[in-house]
Amino acid sequence: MPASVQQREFSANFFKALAHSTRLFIVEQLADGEKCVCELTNMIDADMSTVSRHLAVLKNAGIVSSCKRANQVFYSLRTPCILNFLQCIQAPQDQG
Amino acid sequence: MPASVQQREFSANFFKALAHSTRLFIVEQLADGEKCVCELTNMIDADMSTVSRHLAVLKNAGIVSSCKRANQVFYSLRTPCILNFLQCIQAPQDQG
DNA sequence: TGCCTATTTGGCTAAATATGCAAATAGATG
DNA sequence: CATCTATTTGCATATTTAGCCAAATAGGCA
Repeated sequence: MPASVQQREFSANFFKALAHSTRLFIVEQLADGEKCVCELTNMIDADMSTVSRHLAVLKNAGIVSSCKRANQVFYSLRTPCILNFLQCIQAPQDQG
Repeated sequence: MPASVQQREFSANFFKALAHSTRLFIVEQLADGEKCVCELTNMIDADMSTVSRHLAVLKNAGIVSSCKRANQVFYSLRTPCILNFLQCIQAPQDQG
């Protein structure tokens, strides 16, 4: 069945959130479990404010969720099936 | 295993290509089989040059391939597994 | 060859995105 | 309360993307 306009915009927003190397890196890191902003910032060559904004983009698209504990914010993957798809598209020549 | 920088950039480019409602619409249309630029343009409220550029983005990302016959260019889906993933993310609340 | 159709490309403008710095906010702790 | 740490937000700038129109290309066909 064809997707509705709203479904397509939701999907487009979802893909837009994944369309950045840094955000893909974050998704991979969260595959191992939740991490706080400062942990991720230590792994990424960018300002903490930039990392925070990337996380906001992922959260807004429904890809990650956040949980505040003390004065830290922990982010975790909401849609682990992304990991399968990442593997799928990294070998596009094998597809049917 | 962690993805390489090149793999992440490839994936990011792949997602970037899908991060637009019009391009998602095109992908859905191509699910039924190949279509030429003018057929797609008839279904889309945009200039043919715009549709052509969207197709170029999809092709550059390896999502579609093109085939010229006479004076028409036919585009078709190269990675049909995208369709499964589209359905998957359109129901993200059902995921594990 | 000259013209018609289909498609792509060049050039331009408007809008969106990415990023860093500095300031604001929130919670913990002395 | 003053201050420290962690995070987010405001602002400015640089880059990228989207879109149209017009021009260039490419393939038929009279």
